[in-house]
Amino acid sequence: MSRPAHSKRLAAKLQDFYGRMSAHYGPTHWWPGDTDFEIAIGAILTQNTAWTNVEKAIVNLKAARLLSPKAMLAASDAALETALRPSGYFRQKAKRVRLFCEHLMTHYGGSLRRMAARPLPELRDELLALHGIGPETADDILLYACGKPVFVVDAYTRRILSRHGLVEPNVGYEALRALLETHVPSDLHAYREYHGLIVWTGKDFCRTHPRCAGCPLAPTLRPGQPPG
DNA sequence: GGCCAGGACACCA
DNA sequence: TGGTGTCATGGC
Repeated sequence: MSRPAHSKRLAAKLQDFYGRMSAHYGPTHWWPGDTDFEIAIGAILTQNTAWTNVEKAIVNLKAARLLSPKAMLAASDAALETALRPSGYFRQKAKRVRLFCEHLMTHYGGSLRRMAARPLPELRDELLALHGIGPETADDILLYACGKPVFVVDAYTRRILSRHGLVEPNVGYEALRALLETHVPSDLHAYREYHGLIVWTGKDFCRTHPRCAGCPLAPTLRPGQPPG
């Protein structure tokens, strides 16, 4: 198949996936959070961690009145680590959220809205330069806390697309992001929902041991395609 | 009791 | 440049 034809087919496939997941779940309103700052902190806390554990840590932060850049920077290591404990890797994550807060305070007076005013490419590089913020965390923050149209790639994205034969299982982060941003029309709301739908579908059907029965994407699995 | 979860980073060959 | 170990809690 020629490149343009292949590209067109891929775009149609990705649109079909979106339609199927959307029909199955309806609007996800992903990402949950009362403020942009809470969303950004959640993005750091969810690194390699089940979201239910992140929720517990966020509840702790709210109860301890630590869910603001100033409060996090003023808190003791012990207080911050205690609040973050349920999310796992709590010592690492305490350092990471603090570094993020320091950056936010130093350059934007603690305002995510001011940070979000920066152009996308520069802001992405800026976030990636922070220790503890890798590509997925940066893109979560950009898409859900800063309102930038970037396609977030996560383990579920890679798993789902590779199981459906669209990419290799070991495709790199940037390659997969470029592929998706090329073939899914750039739109903030659509990118937010698409990622949310992938997370929900992934959690329900596409874990390490996949459970394809009832999955909205199951009918598009190739015959003989190994499920995982 | 073992496996797994929406990553990121250091270290090594 | 790619593979491996480390970080840690909670649910099933």
